[in-house]
Amino acid sequence: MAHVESQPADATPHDRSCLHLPPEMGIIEWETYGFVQEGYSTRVSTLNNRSEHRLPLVCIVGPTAVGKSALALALAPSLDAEIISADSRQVYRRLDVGTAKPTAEEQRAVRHHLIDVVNPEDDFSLAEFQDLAYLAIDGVLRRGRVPLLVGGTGLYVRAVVEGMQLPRVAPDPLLRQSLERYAIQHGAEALHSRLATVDVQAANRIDPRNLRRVIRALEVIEKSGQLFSLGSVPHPRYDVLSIGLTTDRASLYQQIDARVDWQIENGLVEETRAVLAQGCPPNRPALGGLGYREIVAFLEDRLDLSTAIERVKFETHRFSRQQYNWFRLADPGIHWLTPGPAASERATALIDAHFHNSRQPALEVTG
RNA sequence: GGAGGGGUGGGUGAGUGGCUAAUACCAACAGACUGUAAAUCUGUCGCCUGAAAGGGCUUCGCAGGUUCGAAUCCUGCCCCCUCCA
Repeated sequence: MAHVESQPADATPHDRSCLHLPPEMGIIEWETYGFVQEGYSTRVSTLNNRSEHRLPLVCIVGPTAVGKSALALALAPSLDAEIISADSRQVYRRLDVGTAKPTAEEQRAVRHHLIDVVNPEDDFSLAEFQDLAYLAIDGVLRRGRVPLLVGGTGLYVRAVVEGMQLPRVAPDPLLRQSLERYAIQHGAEALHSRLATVDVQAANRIDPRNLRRVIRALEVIEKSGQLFSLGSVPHPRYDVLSIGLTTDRASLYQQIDARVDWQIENGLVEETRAVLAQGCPPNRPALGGLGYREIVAFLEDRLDLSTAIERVKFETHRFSRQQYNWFRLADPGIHWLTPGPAASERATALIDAHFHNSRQPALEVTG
């Protein structure tokens, strides 16, 4: 319910009558909404690691199809920035239209990172993302330019922004299988109590029914000999300015629908077919993404095209809502803007204020 | 006109006399999240009240009836579907 209708820049608590005005651009002051909620305190400032001793990083977050990429693209030239994508789908090669990947021209105009880094049939992981993102960001800084982390994958953004300490334990398919078998035979609870005997803290944090996570915890412990619950202390590396992009739900849904229609008209079906033809099994994470999975169902004759399309839209609506679990309107660490021409001005102002007020201008920092 | 089937909470759909404010699934809402994250998982979900345990009220097409007790049985009515004329 904590949903913000698009608001004019100067909306104040006394001036809520302007809700119906055309989506004016401007900053949404989270304080005006007064919906900092119970239980929220632990997450406050999640995306705001201010420190003048850290390297600068500008971050643009928000739900799908709000216009993050457009804003980043608009901002990049004047900022002298390069874009680091924090998108769990755009990392896959050949998944272009379905992931709304920046076009070739756009990528030529502004340098992008973490796009097209693995094949669709390959595995990809959070840790891999973090490594590559650190590498990319540090490279950008070394070039004396501004890193712009842009994306809607909350966990990925958080891994970089917060500096999560990820256990360096690669997945072990065999171990996973055997643990899974154990769970099937003895129940998920049994596996969970097995975890409890080795790592109580981890067991307390993970729901017994969430098999996948119970298994990962056991895997980490088994392979590294260390507790899973260790390493939960973050090591932030950057001085982050977070900008969020949001609109009212109706507009967002409209934008999503328009994007899906565009994707269909521009070869989503063909793209999916091609990726399948090139040997990527349909059950790979890459093809399990929104859009692709429905089109796969269509290609396998389990769905007709129009219901497939409808479902993509619907599921994407839902997904966009879930993204607000990671990027909260009430998070004072995020400066929320509504998309539009004025947004990039606001963003520039915010960035200037944040970094140029600190002792070291962003551009002077070298890695 | 005749024969049969059916109307259940936002949707689909269980339930055939008390254990039922009503299984399950979906949607909705809220939330968790450290190597699949566009994943995985959780909570709430008639109304009022309570911090909670709980309490109160109104629900299973409509109106009556049987019964200590009815979504469940009986009667009438309304509506929907299938089949035969």
